[in-house]
Amino acid sequence: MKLPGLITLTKRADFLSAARGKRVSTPGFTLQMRRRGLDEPAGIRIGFTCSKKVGNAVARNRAKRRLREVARLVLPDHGHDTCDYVLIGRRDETAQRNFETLKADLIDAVHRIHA
RNA sequence: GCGGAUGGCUGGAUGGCCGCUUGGGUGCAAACCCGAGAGGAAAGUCCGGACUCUAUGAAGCGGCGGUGCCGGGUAACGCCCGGCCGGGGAAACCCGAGGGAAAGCGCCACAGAAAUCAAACUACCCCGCUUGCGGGGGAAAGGUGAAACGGUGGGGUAAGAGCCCACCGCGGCCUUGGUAACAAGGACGGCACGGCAAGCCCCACCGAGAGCAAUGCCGAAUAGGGGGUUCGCAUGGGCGCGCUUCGGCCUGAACCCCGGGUAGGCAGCUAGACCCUGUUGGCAACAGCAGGGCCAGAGGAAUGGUCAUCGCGUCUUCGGACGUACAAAAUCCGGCUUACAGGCCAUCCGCAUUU
Repeated sequence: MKLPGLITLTKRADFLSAARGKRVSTPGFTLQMRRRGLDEPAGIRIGFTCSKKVGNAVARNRAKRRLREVARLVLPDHGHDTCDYVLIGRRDETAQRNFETLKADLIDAVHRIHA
């Protein structure tokens, strides 16, 4: 599905290279970031990871949707161009944490990862 | 009303703001408008099919795997319905891998004298010698065990034994009822035939394999081959368990054509053994007919995020607080199994009560 102003990651290789980049943890999620090379196309790219550790299929879906919603509201304004971001869900916390707090967490995390 | 049995349904509601997938419409386009958008189990992936591909189709014999009371339903099933038999329950009702042990092999722990083919530990009876042994009778009593060579009563006897009799059980036979499993009755036999087939086995019936990441089409790169038509189908080699018989096909030759098929894209992909209502047949599962309906199609994967109000449950200092099941389509159907907060309905059984 598309998110306005963002490009969704689809390749396993993109996720793996983002995992080798910088990372910032918050109570609700972990943020990973990789700055792409100059020869690659421009744009902010985003991916989501909710493994079996998050819970069953229903819990993983809910965590992924909240992360996607928070990314949709925050990243087009606060994300940096030519960067890949990956949001990793946590068990229980991602689904239960207050939504406004989760948004503030992401804005803070983006600032910290580029500091 | 209380306790219980069985079958089925449901599994939050409304509104605001911001989004996603998809069908249709308008528009040059941007976009806007109108619809549709998780489950009873979508789950486990345990059975059965549809569909697709593979150079194999029929018959016989064999092998391997599965199923296993009887009848019916179904596209099919290991599923469902009705019945039979055995067991449990006071009853409604529930449970059962429930073919064959006189085709054969094997096993039956411990205990016990003895575990299937013969026998005899204690005890019993008779005789002999004699105070404990020898010979014989018999298998009724005791004890062991999951199971002990029919059971109970009577006659009989030295003591006993189907040795004889009655009833019950068992066995094959006959009659009747039933499509059948089986049941009821009759005369006869005279006890002979223990259990395990979820150890091997025998019998009957069924069965190719791989799977939508199947498969087809469009197509960057790399390597060199790939495709079509016709002829032949003679020999050899081979082809979906083995052998035999019959048949088919591939490998062959000639001619013609040119891209190749991985990343990616498109198709397959949702109208179906479909759903609802009525009616007919049937005890039922189910089937027929008539009318109406369209009901998810994603592809790192939409079906949502957030705020508020209400409902329900628990607690409460009466302000409120907390909780609100299990579990999310992935080619599609029919089942089975397992998970599930709470709520609702129907039928039946027992007890209590009542005008």
